Amino acid sequence: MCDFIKKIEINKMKEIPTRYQPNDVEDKWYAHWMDKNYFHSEPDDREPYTIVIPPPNVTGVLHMGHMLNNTIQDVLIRKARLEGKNACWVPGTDHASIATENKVIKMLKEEKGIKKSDLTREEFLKHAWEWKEKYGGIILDQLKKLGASCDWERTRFTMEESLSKAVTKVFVDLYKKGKIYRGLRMCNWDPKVQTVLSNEEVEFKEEHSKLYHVKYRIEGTENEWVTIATTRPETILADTGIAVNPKDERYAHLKGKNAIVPLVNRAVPIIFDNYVDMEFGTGCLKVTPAHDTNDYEIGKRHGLEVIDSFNADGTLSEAAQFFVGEDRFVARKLMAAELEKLGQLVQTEDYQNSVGRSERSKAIVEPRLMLQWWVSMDGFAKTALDAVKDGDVDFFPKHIFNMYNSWLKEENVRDWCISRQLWWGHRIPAWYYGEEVFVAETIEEALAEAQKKTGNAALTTDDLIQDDDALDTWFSSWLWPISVFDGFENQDELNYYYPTNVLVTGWDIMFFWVARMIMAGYEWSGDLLENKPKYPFKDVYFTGMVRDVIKRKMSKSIGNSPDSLKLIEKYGADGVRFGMLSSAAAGNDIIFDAPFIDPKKQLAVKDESDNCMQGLNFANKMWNGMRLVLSWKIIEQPLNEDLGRVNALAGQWFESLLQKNIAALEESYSQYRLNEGVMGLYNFIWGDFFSWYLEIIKPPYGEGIDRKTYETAVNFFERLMTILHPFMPFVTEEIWHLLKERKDGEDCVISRYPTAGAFDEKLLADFEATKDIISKVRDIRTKNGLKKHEPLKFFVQKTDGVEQLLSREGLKETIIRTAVLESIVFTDSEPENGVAFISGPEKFYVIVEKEIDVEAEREKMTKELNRLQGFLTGIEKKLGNERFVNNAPEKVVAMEHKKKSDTEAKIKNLEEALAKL
RNA sequence: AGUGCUAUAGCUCAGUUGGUUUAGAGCGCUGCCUUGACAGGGCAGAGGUCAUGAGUUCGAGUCUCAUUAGCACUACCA
Repeated sequence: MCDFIKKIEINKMKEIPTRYQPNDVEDKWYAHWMDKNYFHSEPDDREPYTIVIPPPNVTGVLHMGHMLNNTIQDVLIRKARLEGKNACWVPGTDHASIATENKVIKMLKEEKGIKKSDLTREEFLKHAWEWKEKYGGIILDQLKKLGASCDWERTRFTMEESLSKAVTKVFVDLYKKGKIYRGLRMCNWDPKVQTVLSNEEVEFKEEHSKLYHVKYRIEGTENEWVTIATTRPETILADTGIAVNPKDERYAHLKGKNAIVPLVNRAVPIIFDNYVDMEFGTGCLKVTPAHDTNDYEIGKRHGLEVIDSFNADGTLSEAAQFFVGEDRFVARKLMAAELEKLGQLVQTEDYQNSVGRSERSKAIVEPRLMLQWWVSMDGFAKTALDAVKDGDVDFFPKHIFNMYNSWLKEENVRDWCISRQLWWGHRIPAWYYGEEVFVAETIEEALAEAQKKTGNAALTTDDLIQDDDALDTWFSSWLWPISVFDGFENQDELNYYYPTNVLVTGWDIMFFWVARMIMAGYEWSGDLLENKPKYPFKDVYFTGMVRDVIKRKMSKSIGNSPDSLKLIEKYGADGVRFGMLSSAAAGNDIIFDAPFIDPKKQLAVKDESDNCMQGLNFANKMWNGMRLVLSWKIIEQPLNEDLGRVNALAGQWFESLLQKNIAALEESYSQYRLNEGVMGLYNFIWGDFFSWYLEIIKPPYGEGIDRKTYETAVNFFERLMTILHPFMPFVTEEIWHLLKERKDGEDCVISRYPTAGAFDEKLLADFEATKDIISKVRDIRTKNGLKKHEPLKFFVQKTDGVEQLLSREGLKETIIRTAVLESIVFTDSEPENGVAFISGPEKFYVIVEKEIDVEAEREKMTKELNRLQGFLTGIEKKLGNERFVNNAPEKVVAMEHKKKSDTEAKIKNLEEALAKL
């Protein structure tokens, strides 16, 4: 690298290509940062800044959501690092039990022809671990491409030993506290994967189906019937009741009677329950307690029998008596046909209802009565709710709290089902001896308890049977902010890093994960740490969902997600980061333009993005700005006085503006308004630094620049690279090194982040006025076809205001030089051949020794005059309104008066100029 | 069905407690401009009844209510 820099020193410009090429640069710097171990953190006496990554699934590949989420985290962690904090970003993955188990089963079937049922638990897990070792790290490598500055030495996995121990420990702890229990409940059963799911893992969607009207004969009658409506005729075989509303006159006479269930000919009671909606269908409901959550409740109220007519895989069981062994959907058709044959199918109608599917396997979820493990939300819910309500944890954006609240409030929250009928995951630390269950961290402890409880000292571990089920993955993820620091084992690191500063995640896992981490934080961190806040993170920044141009969520199944790595290849990681961030308004969903519809071709263009292109263009602009600066030859003797004053003023102005921008950026950071931050920098660097500052100090072609101005410019450039670094780490590091020779270890990634200082508002305002004057001269120049470098005669209508403005040291010279004027002359009269313009309230003239396009000038001035007059009318109306003058604050009224006089001055100037034409 | 969020230029968004311009930015679009950093560039321009309707106020993009549309969450759908 040093050789490279030396070469540039010898002949700077010729060595540097005119286009910025990100790919090589990015790999080079990432390797360098890793080599220097800059991302690694050890506790020390600095202030910590900690983020734990939302662990992606170990099966995952980098998608747009990850890119956005991790770019944001990287921006925050890099900023903290630049500020001299001990920045620690802990990466890792979770074991994703359902997703991974599915993948492994599929792989075994396709590649090795093995069924899960052919394997023992141990054999299966061996395959699963092999699979994990082979594919499990992919997403983490992809994050490196994005520039993520994680502390890779700290990479954790939810199933490694220490984190698994933590899971066991908290399970036992909660069980002993009575917060975990085993209970028979209606669960969401996934017949494909054959596991229960938590409510959060079931997706409900409207689907087309059929509503079957079926009549049941009343017992003891020949031809009296009740008609029910059902979408699931196959469950008729497990009916144990018929329910009607107690107020329903139509069925009042059926009190105490039974109905006969078709096919099985079972007599079931007709019961009266308020749950039944008289308006719906026939007002008559079949009750199948084993296969419907509500029916189960009704059954419980009326003491109905529970008949489970399904097997675990969704086929009909012996208890169904008919269609045994047939799949539930096949049985549905067979049942309908059979009912038709019997003449009991009154009608079928098309119907739309919402159907719950497994989030992972997409199988239709079957309500099933099962004995499962649960975490009681009593207490937990309130803790999590209060943490945010009381301001321990702050949500960004704030309004997300509404959703959080509606989930956690007492009347809505439901206990958390944590057992899963899977092998891949943490096995439940519960052992059975007959009907007794013993929950302990090890089998030996369980045995000791069993011996004590039974009074049978002869019991051995062989007599105990461990629960087959594994725990919900989130039951390990909720410990993440503690467990990644091995906090349950020892608190050395936890004490330093906990609580973490911010969590960056999508709102879609607010309940799965965020709420539960807060619960876990309050439940255990107090026991582990003294005198520390209990919350796991101070702030939560919820990112939006990444959507495509027509607002669909990006997903694998639609295929509307661009290939992240291809985007990085095309635009550079910096370009992609810029593209993502600039479209990511805090809290809103992100409409990302890749793939986008090409307006000309009307075709979807894959893996292209104007947003990312903007980022690449920005990098290129900076690259060329750097080339410009490097091309300047430094001369040691001072320049002429005018030029000296121009450069000095430009330096003062830009310094002030830099301070102002640093302060504004800080404000954006504090609200996590990163798109505002990055766009502000974009406009500041491109618009002010390159288009104004460098243009002003740029020496005439072939001439040199004085050392002081050169060094000031390089210093500005350097500071800009530091403040931009968190957003675009690679290009800033590259430019940082090319700008001047650096010592070993003097890298942008660890440079010093500037704190905002004072800035001179008057100077900034004066300079804005200056820029406006220069722009307007340039405009007149191009409109009248005047040459770029031909000095123009220039007059100013003399007023106190403009005299004061132009008296600022270097300002007049700046205008003369930058607008290319002969001189600036004050005047009281209209000069000949003058094209007038108004800037602020002041009037200026550019002498054009040419035919002026009078018509065009007149049109332009008239248009402006009309606008101003309309504006003035508005102000006058306001000031003419007594109630306004009397009621509005004095300040506001004074402002209107000033607006009025300013506008009147402008109008006067314009009218004069117009008359002169 | 209930609740929440959103609605400002072709697109993505700003617009901070109502008063500093009859609304701003970036991208896109249109026109012009290539001998010295950059066409991945420069300059200029067009484009908005601030979703609709009412209200509060001296004054509403900003506050209130209703309506409509989109998105989401929750519940139910026999």
